[in-house]
Amino acid sequence: MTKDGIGLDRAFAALADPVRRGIIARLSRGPATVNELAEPFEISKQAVSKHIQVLGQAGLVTRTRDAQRRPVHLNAAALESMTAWIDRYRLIHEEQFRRLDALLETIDAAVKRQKREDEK
Amino acid sequence: MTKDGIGLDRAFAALADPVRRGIIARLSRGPATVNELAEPFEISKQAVSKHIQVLGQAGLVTRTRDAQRRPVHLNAAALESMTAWIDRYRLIHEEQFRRLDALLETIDAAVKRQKREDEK
DNA sequence: CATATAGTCAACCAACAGGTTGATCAAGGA
DNA sequence: TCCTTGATCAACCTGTTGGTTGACTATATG
Repeated sequence: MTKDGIGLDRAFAALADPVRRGIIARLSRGPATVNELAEPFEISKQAVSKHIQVLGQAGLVTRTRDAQRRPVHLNAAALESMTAWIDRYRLIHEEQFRRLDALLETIDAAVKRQKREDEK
Repeated sequence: MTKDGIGLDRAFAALADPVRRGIIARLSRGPATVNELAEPFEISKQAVSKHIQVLGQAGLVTRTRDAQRRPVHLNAAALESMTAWIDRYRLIHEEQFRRLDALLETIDAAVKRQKREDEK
């Protein structure tokens, strides 16, 4: 399958930066060039270029070519593999809770039964 | 609501490390002590303790007290806020795709109509 | 009290991340 | 061909991360 450990390392690390999250947010509306992506931020174009490289190595974005422009595209599949990882353990955790609740109810019922026995 | 930018910074950074993901995976099955969490890894207990602090500052885990033990508990709500962020932009991206498809179909239909006109 | 168990604190270190500036490359347009 | 635009490469600096070891705190138990 797609995502090994290193892939997840890179993907989560990529989204740990607010500039890169901003880039992803912008790209969700459609492809954009480096200059367009750099515009909202108060950092150099080179810095933005580096951020895009980080996103690229994490598999979150891809590049195409259009004359001297190099548009950046979002790769939603990578986002999906991240939510897949998180949701897996979220669901296991929920299931544990459900079982704990069931156990407590069982104990509660046993206590009540015992009480009725005692009152006889 | 709960998660500001810094919260997301910390949460994503926390999951960027395989040891910390391993800890989260373990905790999804239920609370555990530092020693239990450290056991599968070939690093010092102090290092694991640090990882747990990082997870704590990210809001992903909480601590309780049980005699000299300090069990660690998963906080699933923090995981949820991460998937919420990701899914938001995943869905916007999907919607953009849907609209693009619709546009292409419209163009296609127009071309065919034009063709019929020409053939009259 | 003395000792074992569970965990944290502190100092240190190597590697990496995110930023800068200056030079360079690549593709149009005059 | 020369110039402009779009973007990357390279060198460098600084702060942060993830790891180490050694000392310390806190709770239970002989």
